[in-house]
Amino acid sequence: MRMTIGRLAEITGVPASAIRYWERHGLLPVPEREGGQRRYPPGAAERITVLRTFQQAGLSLEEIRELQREQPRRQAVIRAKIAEVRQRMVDLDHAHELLAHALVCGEEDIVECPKFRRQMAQWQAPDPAP
Amino acid sequence: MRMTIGRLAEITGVPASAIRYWERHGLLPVPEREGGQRRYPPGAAERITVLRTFQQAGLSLEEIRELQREQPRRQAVIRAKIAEVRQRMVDLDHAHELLAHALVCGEEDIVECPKFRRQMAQWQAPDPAP
DNA sequence: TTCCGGCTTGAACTAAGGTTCAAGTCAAAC
DNA sequence: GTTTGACTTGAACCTTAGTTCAAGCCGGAA
Repeated sequence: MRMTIGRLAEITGVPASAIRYWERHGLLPVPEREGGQRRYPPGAAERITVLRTFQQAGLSLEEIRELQREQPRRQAVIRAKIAEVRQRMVDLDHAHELLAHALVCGEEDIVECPKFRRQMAQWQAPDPAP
Repeated sequence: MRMTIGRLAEITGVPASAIRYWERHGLLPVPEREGGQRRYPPGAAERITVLRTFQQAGLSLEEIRELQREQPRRQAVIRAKIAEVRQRMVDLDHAHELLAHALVCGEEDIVECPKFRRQMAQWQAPDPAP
């Protein structure tokens, strides 16, 4: 069941070169060897998939490495990451709204569209007076 | 009302060096000059803020430049971007769920947590049989 | 007139996240 | 016993998105 890096790359879709890179940079445990070659236990693929999920969400490798810290410090790191992820969701939502309008907007230059500008102004002002 | 690059940088929060970079790379129109110096019209700040919003949503400068294309081609580009943004939202949501669980998970190594693995498996399988 | 702050340029540098390459090892097949 | 295919390494290279730097120009104040 223990697989080579090539097989692992194949089933995860992450290139072998990237897997070695992640290992060198402390994101993956150093695997056992057979005749000099890396051999991965079952479950290695899932680990890689989890890392990739975090990465696709915009976390840097450094941030992902921080998530694998010792318990006490970890809580704080995770809480901070959750806040960042929420902010990214807001950013994405804004971009989505702009794009959705751009699709139906007749303006020659979409960035000049007055609706865009009003929207941006609203987002800029966090609390619109109580 | 026409402002210098320094003032523009100040009010948008985007460094002057980045504004010049964006201009060189075709994301911003070349502004007029006064005594060799760039002078920006009112509205330049909003344009920059729109670009930054797209960038914060994870669009590359190249992708943002594509959005400023001529009308016919633009529709297709925008539709593709919307699809990408939606996918990024899904990715973010996954990461958010993982992080939320990580906060309460007792596992020494969060990536080894069985709940994580079940979750990943579910996301991997798009349609869970009809 | 000289000095200063803010601007100008091109070129070099940085950082992240890899990829590519050359040269070599290993095991299994032929 | 040699060839093949997949692996190994370190080093060099790549892209994106800028930043930093040196050298110089310009307009206004002292």
